[in-house]
Amino acid sequence: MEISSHQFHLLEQLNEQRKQDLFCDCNILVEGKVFKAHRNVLFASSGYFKMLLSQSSKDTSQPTIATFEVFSPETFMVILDFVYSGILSLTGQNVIEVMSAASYLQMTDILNVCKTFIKSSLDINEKEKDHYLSLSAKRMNNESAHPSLYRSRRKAKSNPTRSHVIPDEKASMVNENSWSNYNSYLSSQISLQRPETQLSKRGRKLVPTRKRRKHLGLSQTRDCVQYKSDKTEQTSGGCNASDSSHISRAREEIQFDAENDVDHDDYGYNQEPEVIPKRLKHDDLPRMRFKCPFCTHTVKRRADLKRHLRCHTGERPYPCEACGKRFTRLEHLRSHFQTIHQAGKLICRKCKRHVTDLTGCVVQQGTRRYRLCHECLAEASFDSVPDDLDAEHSLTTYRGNKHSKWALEEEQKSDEETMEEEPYNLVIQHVDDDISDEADEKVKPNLR
DNA sequence: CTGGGGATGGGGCCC
DNA sequence: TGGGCCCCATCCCCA
Repeated sequence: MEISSHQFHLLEQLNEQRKQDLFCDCNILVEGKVFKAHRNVLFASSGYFKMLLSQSSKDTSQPTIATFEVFSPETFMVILDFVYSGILSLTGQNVIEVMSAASYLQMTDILNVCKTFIKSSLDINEKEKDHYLSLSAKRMNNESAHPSLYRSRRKAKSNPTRSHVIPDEKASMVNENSWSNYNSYLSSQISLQRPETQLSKRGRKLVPTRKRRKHLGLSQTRDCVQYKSDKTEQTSGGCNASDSSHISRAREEIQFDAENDVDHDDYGYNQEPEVIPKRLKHDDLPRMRFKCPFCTHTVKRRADLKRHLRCHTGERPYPCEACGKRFTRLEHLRSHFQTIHQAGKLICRKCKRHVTDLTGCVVQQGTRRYRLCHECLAEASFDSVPDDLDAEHSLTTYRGNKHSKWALEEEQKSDEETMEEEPYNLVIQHVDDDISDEADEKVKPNLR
């Protein structure tokens, strides 16, 4: 006969003991703040502590001390509270750091919850759906569904603090499965094979390219952080050495460990010397601090990590006023706008020769603009249409905060893309710096 | 089919 | 910390 309340009471008792510092045999020092806990609880909850404690001194008379500098005490408090209660207090502010810490501590349950939290927070499904809708808008008629997608996303942005209770069956969920779920959530059209694989409109792989060129010679196909979690399970549970793919993966994981070890050394995760797991030394590796919770990429600055995370979340906060295309960065939007919609390049699109205001003019094709020299222009049989500067008008219609006007932009985009879908009206617009500058000024506020 | 160029996206890093 | 610039890889289009 099973008494279901026993587990709860047991955990509750352990939590009480922790709070009253009863039988605590492990001190965790996080940025100077000491947390007391029980070795056996930590051992059972974290792959990191499992490894740490299994290799620590067998002398149980002295408390084990573990020191961390990679996450804040507040973050560890959230994690420790979860360990002792099963309740994870996630907020939009702490989820990234909690996820990163959970990744470091190899706590797959928390990782899964964080992924779900981020997923729901960003409403990625809706966003990706919208992404594809916008991309396919040139082929399909625009539907009224577009604007609401952005409204829902903005709504989701202000997520209140939520507590996640992890059910047992989910706690035992294999990490990879959760990732595949997450990936399927990310895309309904493109199957993702690896966690770090991301989406773009072309479905191309967006694995950080630099990593392959410079990043410690890591393999392009190396699996991500979740394999770090799995690794513990594999090593503890024993992996099939006869599987060559596992061997190569293990080799990659060793490399991964070495990479992480740099962090430890450089940033003083001064674990007790006797309890530091033996790892490879890579003293010549660059110093990295902020680790992406989605992949193995590490960056030096938090801002860079924030920027990097967009490639995982699919967030594209910078929409083009002219065509509705969205970008992850303002500079990309600006570059796109200048080249596509402002004929920023002083090059004849046809003959590729340099074009000045005197030797050529701007041709407008839908929302796209480019320059043609007079010779190429004469060859082309364009109907000269009075310059109504529709593009400029459309560009200046919606201003203000880029986030607050997403819904409007969607509606606007529908019209614009419908216009683009029509046979292009070629508008020959003579280059006029004043007009161009004026148009620029009208648009720039949105680009700032 | 292929190579070149344009467009796009991501990383490093300076300001 | 964000903005911005530079560099480079990748993908797509087109000749």
